[in-house]
Amino acid sequence: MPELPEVETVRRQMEKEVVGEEIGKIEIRDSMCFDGDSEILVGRKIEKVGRVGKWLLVGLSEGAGMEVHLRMTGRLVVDDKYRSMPHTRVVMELVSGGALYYWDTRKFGYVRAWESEKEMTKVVKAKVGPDPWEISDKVFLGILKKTNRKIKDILLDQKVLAGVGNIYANDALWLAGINPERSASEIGEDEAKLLLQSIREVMGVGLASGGASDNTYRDFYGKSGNYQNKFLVYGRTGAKCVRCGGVIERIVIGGRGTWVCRGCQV
DNA sequence: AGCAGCCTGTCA
DNA sequence: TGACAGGCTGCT
Repeated sequence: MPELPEVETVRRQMEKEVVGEEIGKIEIRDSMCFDGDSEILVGRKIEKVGRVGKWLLVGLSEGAGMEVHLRMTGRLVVDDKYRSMPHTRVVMELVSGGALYYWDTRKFGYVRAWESEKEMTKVVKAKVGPDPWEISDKVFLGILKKTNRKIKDILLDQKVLAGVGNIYANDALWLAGINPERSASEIGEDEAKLLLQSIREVMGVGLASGGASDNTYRDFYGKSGNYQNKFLVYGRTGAKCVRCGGVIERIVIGGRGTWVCRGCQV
């Protein structure tokens, strides 16, 4: 679900709407979706809303922190209709009115309370590499050269690039004309450069579209994005490739659905 | 490095 | 009924 563009969309909206608000009572409806001591959050003000890869990292007063990961089906919303929705797992009241709702059907995602924002950031940063905009062509190529894993597997590895998920990995590989099954070490300098540029391009379009709501993603206001109408290959089994007229095929790489046009992804 | 597992819902 | 779903973790 939420990949970098979706999480960044939520981050920007949340920053705009609730910075300065104080968190009141917290209701944990399903303990699977909450980790740590919820008392840490109570009475704390929301000071900043950051993002590291697909992790949302909220800075609170007195140096505390709140980590949110949406995983596959999570939503972090302010829309009060979520108070009575079936899969709302955590309700965090805001003292001035309203609440933050964590909603998640599959319960893979979570909200986690941290005494120390510093520690939270350190721990999360240790799990991921740079954003696609933070890495140079040269460093990216260097990583690819060192492994024989399939290029698509590498794109999904959060230690290599933070924030790339299945949708944007598939679409970026198509845009770059690279077959997802190829060994990363065989990607040439020009191709690596084009691939990195393609990742930035598709994620840029995703962000400008408010994210992809193919399935369950919703933004901070509970609204859908539009990138699902712009998928290049993701999920388009049997559709015609707009570049070469070939047929888009579904294969599996690393247990994940993978879409490829064999006509123009070589 | 690769793969099951986490959990619930939808679609073929 | 079985396959599959935007992700990560922990185990082999």
